[in-house]
Amino acid sequence: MAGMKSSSLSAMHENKVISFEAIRIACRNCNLSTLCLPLGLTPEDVERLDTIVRRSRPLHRGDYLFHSGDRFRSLFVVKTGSVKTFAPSPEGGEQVLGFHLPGEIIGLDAIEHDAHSCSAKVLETTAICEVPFSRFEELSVTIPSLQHQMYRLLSKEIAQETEMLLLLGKKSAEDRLATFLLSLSHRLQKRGLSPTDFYLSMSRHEIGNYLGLAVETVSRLFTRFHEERLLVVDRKHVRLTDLDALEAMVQATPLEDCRRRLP
Amino acid sequence: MAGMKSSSLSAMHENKVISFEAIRIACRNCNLSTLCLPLGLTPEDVERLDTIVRRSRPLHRGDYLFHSGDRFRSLFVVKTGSVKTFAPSPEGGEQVLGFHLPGEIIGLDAIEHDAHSCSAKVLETTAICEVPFSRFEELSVTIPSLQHQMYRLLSKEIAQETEMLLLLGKKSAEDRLATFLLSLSHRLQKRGLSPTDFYLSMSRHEIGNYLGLAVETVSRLFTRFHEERLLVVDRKHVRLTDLDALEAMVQATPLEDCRRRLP
DNA sequence: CGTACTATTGAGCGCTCTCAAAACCAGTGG
DNA sequence: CCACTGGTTTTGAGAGCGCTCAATAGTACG
Repeated sequence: MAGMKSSSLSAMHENKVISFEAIRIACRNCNLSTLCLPLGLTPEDVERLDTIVRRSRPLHRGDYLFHSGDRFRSLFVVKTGSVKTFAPSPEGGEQVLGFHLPGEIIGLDAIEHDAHSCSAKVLETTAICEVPFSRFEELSVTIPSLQHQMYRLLSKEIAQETEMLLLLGKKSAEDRLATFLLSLSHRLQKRGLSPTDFYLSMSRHEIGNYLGLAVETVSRLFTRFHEERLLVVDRKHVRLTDLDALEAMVQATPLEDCRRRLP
Repeated sequence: MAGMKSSSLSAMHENKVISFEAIRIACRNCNLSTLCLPLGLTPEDVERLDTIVRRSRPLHRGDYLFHSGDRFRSLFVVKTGSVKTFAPSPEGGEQVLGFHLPGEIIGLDAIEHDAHSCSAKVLETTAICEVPFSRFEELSVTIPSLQHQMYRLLSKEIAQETEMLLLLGKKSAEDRLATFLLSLSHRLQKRGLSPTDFYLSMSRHEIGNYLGLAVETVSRLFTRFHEERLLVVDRKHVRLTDLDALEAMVQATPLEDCRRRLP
């Protein structure tokens, strides 16, 4: 009830909201919310976009979307589930580059060389949409706002990586895990999922690898956070019980406490 | 003489090279080589691109291209000199995000929010070209190959940041400085400048901040590299005397020696 | 030629990694 | 149902890399 009330209220604020909502729903159906959500695409444009999208049957844990070195053909949008991207090395080691949740796009780094420089592996049963890039590009030539949206999307990816760069460069192990958990929280919330209660589809090993920490350190931190009543952790299930404290922990060490000021 | 010979030889290999060369020269004049170099833009397109570019008078050490929070209006291309970008914090601390050499573009991360999230400060006397983004976007709608090039450019930026992410996440202080020096070397070489002999326009402080290291560590590493005959360093001038050894140092620790293998 | 800043060098400490082992969990077959 | 096995997670003890603090040397600039 409360939900209906607030949504009808917000719809009354602006005319735009109504058509926007329609697009949002259309996009959700075609799993392209990430591409068209923040944008004034017309329903017709959305439909055209929809025609080039390929939906695949559900993938399972361990399946690959693509391997490092593969020719770049498509962007992939996560519909449900989760995917990790990683740079494999000849000897079997690997560097985890990211975890991708519903609504997020994979493959943006491959456009330049026309080949994937990382691999993408499914972490749990996952639904994916495939967007053939050449067809997308043709489309974006005829739809200026789609082009603009694509620029924004790529720019956003850059800004996000910059954030991550900052994280790995300066922050303590504690800050890294807190930031990681808050990042998951915020991203899940954006998709209407619980920001405090979620399932970690990746192993401690993968978290550590991603954050530049040893497995043991990650494990110890989970234990400590639990003791400090910041969260309840059981196996792969996490419930954040004190978001404010986590935020404070991250905010408290922006740059000055970890690195001396520049002249 | 040797230079003439090799360039005329390469021109004979493919017809494309000739027009390509013409474009390259045209681009060098308008400082847009980064934007149009790797691409089949027609001379007419280059000219159209040229009309929207604004050249500014030389900037001097300490000048700002933009401040964090400024409205995003233009991309900036470094013609000569160098620029650092950094995220300032209220208390006066800052996080160096990158150093930008001739031919490189600044501001790609600001497209999404339509505002700059970092500041850009000139490190030495520097010539800059300004590309108003809205006009560029209009142009890229009418020139599909320009759009493609922009996608590639943004994608490249993402891939580069991923590399950096890998560096900060796992590698030792030694690897970080070696990677940093090699990165400068390669980027200078791409612009036809000496890959072994160059001037560090940034302070040790800024290098350390960028690489996630303390100033003292950076200083000690320079001393050690000097002792190990990897380079000759005098104040801000560096000459890399053993590129192979530096490359080997970085290659030797791709991922496996710094972090345990994933299962 | 002093002043302020930047860079170097040294000593000690803390965070996080490494090594090692135990606890726990999931799946398999007796 | 339970022992067995491979994998993941947790916990403990010790070591090393890089940070911090502190002092000195070198450089730019008025």
